[in-house]
Amino acid sequence: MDLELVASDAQEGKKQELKLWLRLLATTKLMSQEIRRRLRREFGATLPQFDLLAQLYREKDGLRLGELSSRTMVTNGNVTGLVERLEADGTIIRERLEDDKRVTVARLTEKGRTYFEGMAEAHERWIKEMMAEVEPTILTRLLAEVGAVKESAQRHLSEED
Amino acid sequence: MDLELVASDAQEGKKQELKLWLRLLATTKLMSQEIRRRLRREFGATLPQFDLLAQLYREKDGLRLGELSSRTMVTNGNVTGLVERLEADGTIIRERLEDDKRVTVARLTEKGRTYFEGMAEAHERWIKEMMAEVEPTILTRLLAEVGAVKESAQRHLSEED
DNA sequence: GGCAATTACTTCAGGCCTCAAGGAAAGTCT
DNA sequence: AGACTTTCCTTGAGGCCTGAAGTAATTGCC
Repeated sequence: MDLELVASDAQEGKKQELKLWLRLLATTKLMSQEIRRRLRREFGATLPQFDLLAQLYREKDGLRLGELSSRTMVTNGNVTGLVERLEADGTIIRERLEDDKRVTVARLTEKGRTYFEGMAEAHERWIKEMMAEVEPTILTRLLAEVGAVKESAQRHLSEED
Repeated sequence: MDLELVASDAQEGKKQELKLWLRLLATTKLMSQEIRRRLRREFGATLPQFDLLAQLYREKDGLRLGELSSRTMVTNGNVTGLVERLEADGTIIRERLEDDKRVTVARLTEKGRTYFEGMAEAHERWIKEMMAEVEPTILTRLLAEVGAVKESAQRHLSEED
């Protein structure tokens, strides 16, 4: 057994996954903390709220809470609270379906629509600003490569659903 | 003005930053939810706790709460609570410095050290498993590219500290 | 029809998270 | 020394987050 090979093997390719994971985590944490701060300061909103509104924005007829839950990757119980707070300040409305009284549909109000448009514009600007120093070609490549990581992860979850 | 060019321009290079951001967010969310679930099920721990313990593990003499706060990217107020809970179940201990009675140092207990080693081993295995389908060369390239995104973002925060 | 299983949402306990305000110790300035 | 400032941590309010248990409404099966 060649010690040099073992040694280089141990320091070179080893723990690449772990390092990448930690870096991904640190990067998104850094960026979302910044986005959070700005959303709060300039719009009095939170990131989960922004995320939820973004889903509703592209569905004029609204979405059921369950659908909202899976699209935002947030648990049902959590969606209930988010929707309650957003309804309280008039951004969205919630109504029971007549056909099936179990389901509740949430929809943006007119006020909510304008409100979201302002945030979305700023949000996109902030992201571009933060990624300003990354080459466009790298950006494109990253999009694909991160996609590969996501798909790999998706195939290795414990109990599928 | 060539409409076709405009059209392809609008769909090709546009919003790459936004798309990448959303994908990064979705990927880390997916993976950390899975890690969270497993840490909880198999060790009764949470991700922030694991993160905090990892910092203490490599510092035999412990760390001041402020240092812990900046390394884990968690606010001071939050560290207080995390440390309290971890101290309560005997994983770490907290003691005031004699020289400077403002500072508190947290350190792993012997029990905490063994406990963490078990988690760390499993954690690394899970990460590798989730990234199993990503080519090693891509992994290495991603590490550098994500690093570039992080550095760009770091240079574009609102008020520096 | 009647009853079990499923589906859609809500509630709750426990923990994470931030920001802002506060208390106490140490450092600084005159 | 005494007052001002800074540093380090804690507290508290408000919101996010999950998993588990609970309540209706609907569906499916006999």
